[in-house]
Amino acid sequence: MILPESFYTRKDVVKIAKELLGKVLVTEFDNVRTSGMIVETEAYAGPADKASHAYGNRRTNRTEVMYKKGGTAYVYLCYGIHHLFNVVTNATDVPHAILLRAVEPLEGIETMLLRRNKVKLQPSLTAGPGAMSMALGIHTTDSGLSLQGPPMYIEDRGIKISNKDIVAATRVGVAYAADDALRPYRFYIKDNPYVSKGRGL
DNA sequence: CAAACGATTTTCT
DNA sequence: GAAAATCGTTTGG
Repeated sequence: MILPESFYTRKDVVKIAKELLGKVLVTEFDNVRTSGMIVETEAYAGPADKASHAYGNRRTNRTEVMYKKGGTAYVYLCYGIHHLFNVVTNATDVPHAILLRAVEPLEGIETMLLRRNKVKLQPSLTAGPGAMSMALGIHTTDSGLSLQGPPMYIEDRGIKISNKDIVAATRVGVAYAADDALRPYRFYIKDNPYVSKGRGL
């Protein structure tokens, strides 16, 4: 089933980030269905989080989407090259978001390989936020879309991830955020080969 | 209006 | 393991 809006509008962004593990991200662009199981996420707790674009309730054209209600897609271009896909959570005017960093490919693998210019399925196809977005065909023009149905949504297919297989860690690439960089806001599935290693290290 | 920077990936050594 | 690529957004004058 497609996750209802009530899943996203809850207030605990960290908890939602953890619960997203094992859910299935589906996109239906170009008349092709591509999907993958979410294996890595990062929470960005809005105003109180120095690592967030919306730190201190900063409100600009770019971050505007984060102030929408939960269940909205926020896509942002990083380093001029990479599209990063986030899910907005919480109520309207509360800029919380969850960055989806990696998925395990399920459907439309052929299409994903094509988009990534690869011929063989390997973890690097979707391990990492930029790579994942490219494989699923996510573009910055898709920012602001609702996740309640096609062309983009997240499904619960009954996959259960037990607590002992969930690892909490610090976020990647946010060293500039000082003390907030130390928060354990990153979650990933233990021993899953599609989890990004972060910065290719 | 101009300058600096980044929630990364890829490629070369 | 290190460095470059590359451009929209943000910040300062």
